[in-house]
Amino acid sequence: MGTECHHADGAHPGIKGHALTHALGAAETRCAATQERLTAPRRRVLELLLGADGPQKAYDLIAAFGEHGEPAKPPTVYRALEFLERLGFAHRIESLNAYVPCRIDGTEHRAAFLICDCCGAAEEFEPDFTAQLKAAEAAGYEVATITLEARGRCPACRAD
Amino acid sequence: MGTECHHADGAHPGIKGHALTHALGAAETRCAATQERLTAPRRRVLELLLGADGPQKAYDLIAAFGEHGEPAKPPTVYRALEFLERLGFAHRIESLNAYVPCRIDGTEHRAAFLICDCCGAAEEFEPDFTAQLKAAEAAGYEVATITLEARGRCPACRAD
DNA sequence: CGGTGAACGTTATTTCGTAACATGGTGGCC
DNA sequence: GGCCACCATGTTACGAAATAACGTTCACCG
Repeated sequence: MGTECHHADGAHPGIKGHALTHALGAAETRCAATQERLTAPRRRVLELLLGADGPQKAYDLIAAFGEHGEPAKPPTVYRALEFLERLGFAHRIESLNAYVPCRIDGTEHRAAFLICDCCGAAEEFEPDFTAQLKAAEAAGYEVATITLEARGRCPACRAD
Repeated sequence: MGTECHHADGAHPGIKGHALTHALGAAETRCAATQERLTAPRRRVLELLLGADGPQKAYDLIAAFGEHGEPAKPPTVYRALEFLERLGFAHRIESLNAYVPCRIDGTEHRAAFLICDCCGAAEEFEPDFTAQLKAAEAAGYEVATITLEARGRCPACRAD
């Protein structure tokens, strides 16, 4: 990361306390609506993602999982992440091998990220994929999911 | 991969013999033009990518590296891949942890792929990123690279 | 209750990628 | 030519990321 500037990782400070409780409650509600279960490990991983200041690696989550410092076993976290991705509560950022909580409302949307190579921030934005979907259709492909990752420098790091 | 249909991996058959020699020669020429060196391991990895029928994992290349079955050491191949990516001769597909040779002419372009979840084919296409670049600019980001990976089903697999 | 299926716990292993340092080749420069 | 600087490679070892496989627990439903 920071090869040129020295900001703390993550332009998105994690949410805490009240806001965090509220967000977890909202997730609970959305799960209940579709007969899905926000079990303890799933809830815990979502909590860690929401509270974090930037993209979290799986082993960051594994290390932070226990309330008193005991790490989780890898499958525990990977399974929770798989669930959270499936429900749209989290996204994997392939080029970082890391995860972020979904910052965009609505149960269904495509993922796109602006990633700062300098401070490590990853900002989700609502992408307009009409051009690419048209290209895919022209090629005869049936598209299920699209992910886009743009690497560059965030406003704060550009100012340096 | 093939969870639903049984095509051979890779809609793009690799190139052989004459065409392969020609492609390697062209790469050599492009390197010479920019004072870059297409050394033996770099050339060999490019040859393997061009000859393959689909995306190749790094350890596939490592295993296939030697002409007589002896594998390469990992850094040999990873360094060659890094070089090939830098010059635009190859692309990494993040969601597969795999590599493909660049199928689009021109020394500089952004990468976008249509990936078939069924047969494993990965088709490169020339993306129009104007919408996303506009969004990035609105957010104040300076974009260096963009990659897009669309997962779905290719025409052949849809026909099943 | 007892059965069914999803989720979890646990152990071990595989897959992927890189750090670190020694060696070798190439090209410039006096 | 001899020397040097630089880039690329060879090699060893290690660290990070992810999953396989299997047994157990738990909620729900008849």
